[in-house]
Amino acid sequence: MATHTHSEENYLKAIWKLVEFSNENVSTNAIAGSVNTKAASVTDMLKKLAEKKLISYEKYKGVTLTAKGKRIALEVVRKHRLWEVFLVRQLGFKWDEVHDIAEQLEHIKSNALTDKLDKFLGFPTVDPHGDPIPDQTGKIPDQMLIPLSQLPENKKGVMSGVGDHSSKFLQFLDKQEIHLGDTIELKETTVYDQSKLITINHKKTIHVSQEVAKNILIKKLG
Amino acid sequence: MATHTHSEENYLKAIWKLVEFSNENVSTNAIAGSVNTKAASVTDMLKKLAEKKLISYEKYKGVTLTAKGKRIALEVVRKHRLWEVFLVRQLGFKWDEVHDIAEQLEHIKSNALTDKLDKFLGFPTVDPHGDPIPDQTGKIPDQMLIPLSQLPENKKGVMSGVGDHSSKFLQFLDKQEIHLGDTIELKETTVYDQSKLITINHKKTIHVSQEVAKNILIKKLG
DNA sequence: CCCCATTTTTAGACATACCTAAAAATATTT
DNA sequence: AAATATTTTTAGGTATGTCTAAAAATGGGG
Repeated sequence: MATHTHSEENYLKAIWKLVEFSNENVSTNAIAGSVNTKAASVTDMLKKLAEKKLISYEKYKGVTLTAKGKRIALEVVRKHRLWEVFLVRQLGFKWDEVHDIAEQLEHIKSNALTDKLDKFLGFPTVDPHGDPIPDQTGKIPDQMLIPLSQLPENKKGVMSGVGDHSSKFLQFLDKQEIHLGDTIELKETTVYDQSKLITINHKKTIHVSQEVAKNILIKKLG
Repeated sequence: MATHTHSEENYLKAIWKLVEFSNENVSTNAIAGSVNTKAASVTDMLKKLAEKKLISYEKYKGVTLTAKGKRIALEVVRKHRLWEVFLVRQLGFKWDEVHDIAEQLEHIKSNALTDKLDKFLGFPTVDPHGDPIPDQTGKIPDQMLIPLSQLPENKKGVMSGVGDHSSKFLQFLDKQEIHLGDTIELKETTVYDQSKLITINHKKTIHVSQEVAKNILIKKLG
């Protein structure tokens, strides 16, 4: 059973997220941004990961994950998100408090632990931010979410995820009382600045900027 | 807030256990045995820990913990034992399966996490092996346990801990159906080999070797 | 009290994962 | 297409934590 360092796992996870988002080869600089290091350090690590056949890498041409690399990345993502569910649901953390702790917990090595935790939590499919949780085999439920900014006028949807995971943004949503599961209807888009007038749970009507609307992800309703 | 590496924490915990057990300065070799390295590596680490004022160390004279070092060691022990409770009580692991996982979890850094976990578990005072759990301030409940081998004949006590934490021994106890909380009465000691005849919960009577009796820790009753 | 076995420390290396500075490759502008 | 800007890689170095082999200190037995 091959084992990987925390650092390797962090790189694989970062690459996975970047590939997921862009669907193309990932640049050294982009990775450096994600894992908070310098490009030179990334190059070092890419060589090592390529050596281990976890990424396919050609100098100056960016990287993608191999099947093996993707499997590892998804295991880490699975653990991260399961622990987030635990921290919020069982321990009472708020959704903006759990990221850093889950960043540590995601590296705990024990398949038995991951699977028992999954069972204990009742096999959740999404984490506290609405992000889907890969199953044991690495399969991720497809969510079909669109940003609130793309919801047509007078259409309803369910608030189901966020595009920005920063505590700042999450705390902002708390303050506005916009929560996962809320029904949101887009009443109108202001032509001038693209800001949106929305109704939450058919009760409160508020105004959100386009920037905010882009980062609220919606599951469309019939 | 000073932060410490996993390795430093492991050394401090090992030193704490050795001091606890022997009540005297701890030798380089003893530490090497505990943390599974070579004496030379230990010497390197001792220099670093002394530098950081976590141990008091004089060449060739062994070490003890400073107050600061002890505080850190006890935090690690606290986390280790709380996580063991979680793994056994909430996730359904057996008491012989949790050590390696807890060795990893004990290094997760977040006071909020430790305290919320403690609360979630109902502020347990002992872990699944009967070892006492230090509180937030590092205070450890004194247990006053004696090995079964020292229990007087025809005296009763409650099985409350183990001297040997190896899975082998724990599994052996499972097979003999000797569990934490059981009432044990020492019926007689065989003169020939010091083996013991004991009654468990006033029901089953079995024979255990002296070696085993030494590693079963008892809380004396009246 | 001296010799010798044991323990501990030092010296010199190695792997991981970072860094800075400079060189090389690629991309963009004019 | 040449010049310039940006990105990426290489080269060389640092810190952590490990190792082996050799030197130094300790401590018991005769």
